[in-house]
Amino acid sequence: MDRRQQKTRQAIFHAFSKLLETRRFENITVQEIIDAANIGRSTFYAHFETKDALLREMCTDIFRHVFEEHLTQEADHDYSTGEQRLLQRLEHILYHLRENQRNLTRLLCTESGELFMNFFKEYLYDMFTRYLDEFQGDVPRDYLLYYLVGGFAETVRWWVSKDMQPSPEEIAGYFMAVNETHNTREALPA
Amino acid sequence: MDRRQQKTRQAIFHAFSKLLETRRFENITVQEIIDAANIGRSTFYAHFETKDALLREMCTDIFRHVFEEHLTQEADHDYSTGEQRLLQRLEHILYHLRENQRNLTRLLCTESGELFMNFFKEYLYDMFTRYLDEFQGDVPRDYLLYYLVGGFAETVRWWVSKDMQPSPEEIAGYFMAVNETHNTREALPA
DNA sequence: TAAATAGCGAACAAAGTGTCTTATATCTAT
DNA sequence: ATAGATATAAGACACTTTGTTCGCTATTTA
Repeated sequence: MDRRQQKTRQAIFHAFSKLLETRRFENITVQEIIDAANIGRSTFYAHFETKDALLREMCTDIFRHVFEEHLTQEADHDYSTGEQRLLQRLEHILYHLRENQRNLTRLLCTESGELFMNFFKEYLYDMFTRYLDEFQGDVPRDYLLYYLVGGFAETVRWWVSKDMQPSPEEIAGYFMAVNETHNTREALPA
Repeated sequence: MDRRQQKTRQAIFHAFSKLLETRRFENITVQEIIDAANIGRSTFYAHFETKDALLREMCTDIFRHVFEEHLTQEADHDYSTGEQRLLQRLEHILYHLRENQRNLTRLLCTESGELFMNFFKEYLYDMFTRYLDEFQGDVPRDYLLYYLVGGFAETVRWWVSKDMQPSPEEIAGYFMAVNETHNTREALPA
């Protein structure tokens, strides 16, 4: 990839990220991003079709790291119970999230956060699906998935509201604690 | 209140509601609302300062009914356990939500839904706060609140995705089931 | 070093915003 | 029923934003 493209792309991401600190997504104009990134108008449109596309790519970038790198981690160890495996996985996700603390705080806590959360939830849904594939319980399986996704997403929001001060282990522990029931009983395969 | 105002207001709400069926909030223009409601431009601005204010008032309208009427209900009965009281309360909320099924489906399931959900969560947070005032557990109290709010909000989203076919009792039951642990143990005061 | 390509900057039409004014229609209270 | 109050219509307005296009320049890659 051309170095010029890389630089421009980074400049746009950076400018966008900084703007999100103070303003909500909907009220940020393409013009402002262009000015902040110090690029030409046509250059922006050469990179991104719309402002929405920019957000989408930014989210994808972040989440690819957060959720993907973990696949290797998983192969390394072999935990006895599903509960332990999930715990490890959640911790890793939280670690990666914290690496993106600056962006995350902006994306989650501004009013633009909802768009971001939707992306996040999609990834979470996939993940939990894989961890609950042998589930047989007294509530519908897809209901439990929705519920867990919502609970964990809100867990992260809470964490961010605490400036991510508690450790990922602590947070993951909290989440497992409030889910004791179906974790230990029947939700998670061994 | 002047009949003309009422009619105009309703026309705007109706038009807005219909537009939300197909498009996401951010992409709907004031002009479109004006055209759909068949009113004059200045008339819209006489009623609402911005598009955001319109959404806010619409949400407030809906939630006032959903959460408020319940206060009387509560006084009527006197349930022995906190768990039962919460169950009843959740059921009532779900009933009222279903009364607004048309609007809700649009607001929750379109991409505009996140804005709406934030309003919903604020109300939920207040409600759960009242039900957990004597809580003493192994996770921070406000964390549990966040978690429950997220879980219940997602529960409703799931319900809507099922066309609100399951009964409110069923839904409330599911929610209580996945929360068995802290409901029966220590979260809820008797 | 040459050919390809990314960026600049200006201009553009189109669409949307929010405000204001004047005239008309409709309400409410007497 | 009428008079005064007020909501609405309709149009104009300056302004902002958008997305596209063009010719020119600077940079990169092979």
